[in-house]
Amino acid sequence: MSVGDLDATFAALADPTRRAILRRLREGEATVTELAEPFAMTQPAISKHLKVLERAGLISRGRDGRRRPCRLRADALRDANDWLEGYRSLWEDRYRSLDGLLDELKERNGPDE
Amino acid sequence: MSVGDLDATFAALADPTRRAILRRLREGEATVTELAEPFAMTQPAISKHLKVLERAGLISRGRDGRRRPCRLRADALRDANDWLEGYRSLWEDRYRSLDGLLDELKERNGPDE
DNA sequence: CCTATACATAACCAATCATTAATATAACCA
DNA sequence: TGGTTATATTAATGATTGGTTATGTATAGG
Repeated sequence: MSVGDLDATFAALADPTRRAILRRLREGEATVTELAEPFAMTQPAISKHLKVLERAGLISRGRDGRRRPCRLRADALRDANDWLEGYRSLWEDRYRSLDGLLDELKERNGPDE
Repeated sequence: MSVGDLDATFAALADPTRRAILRRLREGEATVTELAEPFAMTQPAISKHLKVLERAGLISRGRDGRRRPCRLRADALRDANDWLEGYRSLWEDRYRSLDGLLDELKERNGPDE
């Protein structure tokens, strides 16, 4: 995982349309027009969002005649999750004390970027 | 957690300078000049990044004389993590099969945004 | 007081981004 | 062949971003 990948991944996730697309793709593959249907937005706009998601590694696209079915990819999401793991101690009750936090930091030195 | 909050949080995380600032703040509070020191960047640039992080709820700022010490806030990071949790089955081995994935989706309907 | 320090704000610039409308490409169907 | 459907590409436009310099505002300390 490179730094640039995290940049692209978080940037891609920072848009409600794109998150809605990902949520739809959790239910399985979908074509561009299927993905565009729920939105008050033109098809080219959706195609651009899909390109952003693809470049961020969040989706991949197949080929089925004239359709380009999209499906979710795990890797980028896991990378984002791994980055956040380095901060988990902040919000978990069992690490709320300063001692717990310091121990955590000493024990596994967290992601370095 | 509102949708707009997630927008701001992911957008704030999509910058390597800001992620480096958060990483530094894991070790404890720091002032603006302390945070600016490692970067080849002017102090106003760092102040802007800090404002982005503050508006995203990722840091908060105190007052100590003329210093404005920054510290990490847990909430926004936890919200981002919670959102990602809805996709965990994608990258976890024990859910790699289609059956496992479908069962997961049926069982707990994941975050709705 | 005076001056230096810590930080914020304003004005500005270049680059990137989101969106649309218009057009192109390519596959399916009659 | 021709017409329609699915999707991509291009060009134009307006907003946002990340950085700069210059300046302002408290506060600390001699």
